[in-house]
Amino acid sequence: MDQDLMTIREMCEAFDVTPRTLRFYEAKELISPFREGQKRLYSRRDRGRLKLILRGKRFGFALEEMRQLLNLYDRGDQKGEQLKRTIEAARERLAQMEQQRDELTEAIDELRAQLESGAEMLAAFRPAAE
Amino acid sequence: MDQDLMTIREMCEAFDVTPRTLRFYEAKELISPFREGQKRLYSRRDRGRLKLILRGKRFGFALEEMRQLLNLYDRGDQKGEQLKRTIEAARERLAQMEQQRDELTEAIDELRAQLESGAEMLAAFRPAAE
DNA sequence: GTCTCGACTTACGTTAACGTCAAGTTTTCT
DNA sequence: AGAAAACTTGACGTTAACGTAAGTCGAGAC
Repeated sequence: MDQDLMTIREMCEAFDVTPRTLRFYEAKELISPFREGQKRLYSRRDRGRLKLILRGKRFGFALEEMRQLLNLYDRGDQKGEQLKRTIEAARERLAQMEQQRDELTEAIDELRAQLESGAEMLAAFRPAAE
Repeated sequence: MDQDLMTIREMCEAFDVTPRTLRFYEAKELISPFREGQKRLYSRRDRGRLKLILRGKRFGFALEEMRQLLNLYDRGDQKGEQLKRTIEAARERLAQMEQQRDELTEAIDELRAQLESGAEMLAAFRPAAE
């Protein structure tokens, strides 16, 4: 790792993503590496952002949402309103995730019930008979 | 409801789906209503299948999966192998759903932790600093 | 000089489950 | 009969996050 700049290949290995992904994120303005001639060079800042993006993905944030959050952050306002918005967004996402989980849990229970009632599973998959 | 046959509109109201959806399912060979001239007429059997399809969707089955399950069922073999396969498919789906839920639960806990640690939320969204 | 390697750009392909016209036909109402 | 309703069949549009192929280019290796 030269003076803290990395090539696209190094980035891919470090974060386990494909070059396509990095270029895609760049096209979506989530990251903006330097150029040395044609080649992309990723700075520490880029790595920080990518890390956040990937973390956001684990939380189920869409790329567009992450872009907005990162931009909010960048605009400074470190100690004020913007931060609240970030937290607010996270809170909303959390609520969504919980609801999603609850719905899933319901479906699981239903399906499990069908299965546990043994032959009654058939009933679940039997078109109404005469 | 004439002699147990329903028009597309009646079906839509009964099951709360759009005509497009019914035609789409037909194109995908999930349902096959009769024709009276041009018009589709849905029988009891069609309604049964549609009901199963919608139920399957709640369980997270893809339409293609439901088509296969329905076909398996139709092939008769009521008391034999085919049924086991249906149950098998359901069991697999259940496992998938549980895993999905667990992953979601993990992400929720992580995110909640970030939020609960108050200002540390910032850390989560802060690019690595000097 | 030429080969090869990695990186680059451009742009179409993928998947699911329909939505949304557009345009034609048929049925129903008046 | 004539218009409005309801039905029909295409067929393209949508969304997300990349995959994949095609063709180009500069830098070393030989």
